[in-house]
Amino acid sequence: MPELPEVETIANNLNAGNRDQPSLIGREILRASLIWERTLAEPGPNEFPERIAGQSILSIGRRGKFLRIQLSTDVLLIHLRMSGDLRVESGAAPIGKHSRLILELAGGIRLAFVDPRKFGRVWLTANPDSILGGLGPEPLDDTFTPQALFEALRGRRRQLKPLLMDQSIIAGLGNIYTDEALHQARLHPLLTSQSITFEQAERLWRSIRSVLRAGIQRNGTSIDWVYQGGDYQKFLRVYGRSSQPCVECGAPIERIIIGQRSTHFCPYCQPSSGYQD
DNA sequence: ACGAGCGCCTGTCGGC
DNA sequence: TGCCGACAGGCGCTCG
Repeated sequence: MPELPEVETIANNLNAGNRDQPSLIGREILRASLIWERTLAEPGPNEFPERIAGQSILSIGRRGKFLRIQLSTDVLLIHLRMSGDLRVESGAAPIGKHSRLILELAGGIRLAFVDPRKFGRVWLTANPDSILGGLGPEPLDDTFTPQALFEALRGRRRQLKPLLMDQSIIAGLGNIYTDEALHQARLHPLLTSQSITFEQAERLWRSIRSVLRAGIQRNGTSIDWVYQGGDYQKFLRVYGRSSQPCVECGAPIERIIIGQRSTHFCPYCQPSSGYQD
């Protein structure tokens, strides 16, 4: 499911609460039950429940596509991968079919990690940098500048699309927002990073921030049963629109496979000239 | 240093 | 109705 805007939305809801769910801030974790063992990356399945019980939730944030939950002594990191989600439920509700980890909280509620495809992972650690250390800059931070992006592109010889999805280059972009950013920047996904001029990099920088901000504003993208609550899917210009007319020029959107991921672009607005460079 | 291929998993959808 | 392949907001691992 989730890219940066969806993870940000989930973090905001857990923090502040909303109409359907209370805030988790300040709640003690009473008990943990691990339903699918491989969901837990660290520590072992025996240590995890003992160590997390009794800790309280102090703050909830995001780094890249990771949720970062600061507890009394440790940090809980959650990566939702393709189909993960977090639900705040009544402690009396039946356990859902796809729940992989349950944290029972004070006040008769619980936090359920729901993940049909079982790709998601959870870490409980005193040293989150050991897991987050390889991530590139946050694209919405001030430290991420056009110059920084230009240098990252120039320093490699790589197709734009897989480079933008590489979390060590920029943290948070996934398949949807990468395709949308490249379209807005009018750059073909197969262009070689080294061939990009400073002006093009600046355009790409602007587009990346623009699509991520718009996604957050719309509470993320909800395109199927996996993630609900967002409506940025109404504003997508290329993703999932293959053979439909480009909103800019009317040419049919093309779909190709790059790095095993489906890639959507407008062959007219995003010319391929120069991708041998 | 890079790209391609595959594994990890379950669910949905369209075609026959 | 049932079966079968294609496909899905991710990432880590091999192998050239």
